[in-house]
Amino acid sequence: MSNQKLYKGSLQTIILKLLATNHKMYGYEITQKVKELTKGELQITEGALYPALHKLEADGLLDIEVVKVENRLRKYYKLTEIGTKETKDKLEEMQQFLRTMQQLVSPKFSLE
Amino acid sequence: MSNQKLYKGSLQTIILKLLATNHKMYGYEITQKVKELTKGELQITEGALYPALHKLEADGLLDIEVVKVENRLRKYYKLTEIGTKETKDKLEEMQQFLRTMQQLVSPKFSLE
DNA sequence: ATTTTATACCTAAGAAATTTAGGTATATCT
DNA sequence: AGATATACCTAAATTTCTTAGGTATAAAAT
Repeated sequence: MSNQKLYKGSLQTIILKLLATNHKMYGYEITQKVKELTKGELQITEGALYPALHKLEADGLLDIEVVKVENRLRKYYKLTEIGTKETKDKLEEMQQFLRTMQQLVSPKFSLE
Repeated sequence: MSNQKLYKGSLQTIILKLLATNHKMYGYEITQKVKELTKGELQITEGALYPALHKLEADGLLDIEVVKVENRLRKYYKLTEIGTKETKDKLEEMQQFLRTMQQLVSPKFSLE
């Protein structure tokens, strides 16, 4: 990944969107799902993921459910009611950002 | 601007793209052009812009030409040869990022 | 049998990019 | 005269992430 830095600022939105789609996920699962969906293009590091999850929970956007599976702990996260609203807002902001960015870098503004 | 943080990491690419399109621009002009192109959606702050320009110049991607216009200084920046190549690479990375991000947040992966 | 890989969680120091909040100076508009 | 626009700049603080660790169990490979 040479362009990882472009993803700066979008991690929260990605997490929230995945939880809106999959209802309930645990941290490790999120890293794998993102890798799968993006065909390896985006690798979420655990050093970024876990603090982000903790912050979203502290802000009241996520709830936790701890489950023991095959003698290992899993912390399942899901959206709270507030989290669902925030997800909607953040997805709209993301779409707006993507449109604006697309327009800014689109070749039609180039002299080539 | 509530989603300014999404633009984190894309400033260099935006600057390079503008210089590829307009051939020669000065700092203040860049801030105004971006505001205009994005209809106010993105406001580049000078505290971000000038250090970024200085870095791109230090890295050999930009050349400077200082001009006095109406008793005020203007520092015109333009792409070097290396800068033109880098711009191409960065624009491809940006397009890849936008595709990936679009796919990640597209509604078709939602349960709604 | 032991080492590696995968699963599953975590934190803390450092780096990078930006925001915030200043500063200087000239020209124009009110 | 004072505000706004033009035009440059820097530095401290903040945010977000990377890097580089740490713990522990299970499965696969050597």
